[in-house]
Amino acid sequence: MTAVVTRFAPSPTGLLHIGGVRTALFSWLYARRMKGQFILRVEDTDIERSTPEAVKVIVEGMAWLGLEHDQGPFYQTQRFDRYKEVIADMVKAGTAYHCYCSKDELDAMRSAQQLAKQKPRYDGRCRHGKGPGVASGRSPVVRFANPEDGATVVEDVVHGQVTFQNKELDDLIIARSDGAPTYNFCVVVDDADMGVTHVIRGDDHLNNTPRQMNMLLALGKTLPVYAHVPMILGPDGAKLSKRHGAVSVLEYQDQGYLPEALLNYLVRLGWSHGDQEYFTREEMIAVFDVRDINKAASALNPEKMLWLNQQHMIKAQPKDIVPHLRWHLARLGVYSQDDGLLEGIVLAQRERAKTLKEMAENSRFFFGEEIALDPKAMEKHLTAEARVLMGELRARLAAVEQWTPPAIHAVLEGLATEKTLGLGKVAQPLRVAVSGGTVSPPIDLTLSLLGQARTLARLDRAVSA
RNA sequence: GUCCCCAUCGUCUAGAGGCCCAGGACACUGCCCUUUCACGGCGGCGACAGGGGUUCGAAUCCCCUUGGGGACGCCA
Repeated sequence: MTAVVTRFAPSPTGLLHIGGVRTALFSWLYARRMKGQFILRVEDTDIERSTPEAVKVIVEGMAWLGLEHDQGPFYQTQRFDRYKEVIADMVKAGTAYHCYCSKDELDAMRSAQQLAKQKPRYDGRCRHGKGPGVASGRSPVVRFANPEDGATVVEDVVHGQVTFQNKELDDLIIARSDGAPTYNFCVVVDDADMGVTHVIRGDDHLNNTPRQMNMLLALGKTLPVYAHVPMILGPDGAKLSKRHGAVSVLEYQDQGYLPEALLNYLVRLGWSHGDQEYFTREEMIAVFDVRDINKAASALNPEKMLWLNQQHMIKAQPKDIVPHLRWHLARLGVYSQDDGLLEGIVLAQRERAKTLKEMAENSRFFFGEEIALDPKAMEKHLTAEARVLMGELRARLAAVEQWTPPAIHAVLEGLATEKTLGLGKVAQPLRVAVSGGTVSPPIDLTLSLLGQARTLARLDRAVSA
């Protein structure tokens, strides 16, 4: 029983988005579940379109999500010597050959085939000595000599057996005329060299698989297990685009998502475990299996993602949320080293915020001296009458010795009872006075977190405003 | 066009022939809880794409249709 080795092999030609992350997650989960190895490999053979920015998002995004790799990151551009070596061997062995056809010839061939309602494919003329040959003076590309007869059957864990007729598969280019190797070939060499046992990738690669298998066979390598996972669609059911999910993963950090929540949301797209919706990282690892992956594509549901994010904020240990809250507060220019206070805020705010960003925004009033008082809230709740009441309340709160929620609550209730008012008549003006608005955690909790001095100062300001 | 894949509530899904006149979750919605906003609790709305088979019995198996998606590049 060989150890499981999976890999995530993104190409840095666009920013890593949620679709890529889900594929990475499945590979990572399976490796962890099987106590195997997870490799990160950057497929940057397209030098034209690869960007350092995209590489950065891959590395930082994976780190933020905690999808740590055991090997790599490997970069294909650093393995060109290896690829060239294999290509030379294949040409020598006759499993690959030089092709001198020009771009124009290829284009003409394709349009003719299209016209004849056929699948555009290379007809193998150079393979059979019917091509332009060396005499053309052009520098040749190298093509893989794919089997011309029979069929290739992909044994896919999620799709079952998928059969392709070899005559449908043409001789793909494995090295460009400048000698640079191409994607399908690099994948094959890398997966073999790196001992990848399970190839888990998007099902847009299902069509590439038979060719890759044939190359692997030609190289005398063993085939990995394939698992082609369905694609992720935008909320509108259309292909993921910049408009919705196709933004950098790091965007989700900015928006206030917990890495665990994002992972939990993504794992439930195309995979399930009975009716369970909430999974911690450990729970996912414990029960994930590639064999339970669905075949159909799934659309993103932003509301559910928000709901799950809140569930994670609620169910996590408050101390584990503190660093995230601190990060978001810092983005708002609020800096606090008071872990106790931050933990209290998490506890007080988590039921009323869907994201960390929202939590931070709603918690600004706990910090600083000056707060913005919402004019509408003032007008409604801090009436002349209410101000008098607040003055009375201020005096009583000033006398509280143990500044705790129960003690504060007792004062509020006492005042309300005495004046034969509902608690709301006391709490609401007070809430506006100390928080600036009409929404906050329970008022006694809010005051206790705010502290006595700050509470009194805010009351003074509000009453005289 | 050719090849390949897919098809249960609006969305994510449970369902591996009888347990299903289809269960859960998000969203929407009614009530309850409540000092605000929420969280939460209890209900409601809402789907097996269509047609043929196979079977005593089909959401589940087979075929066709329709509808989506993907691939077809000296991109990955």
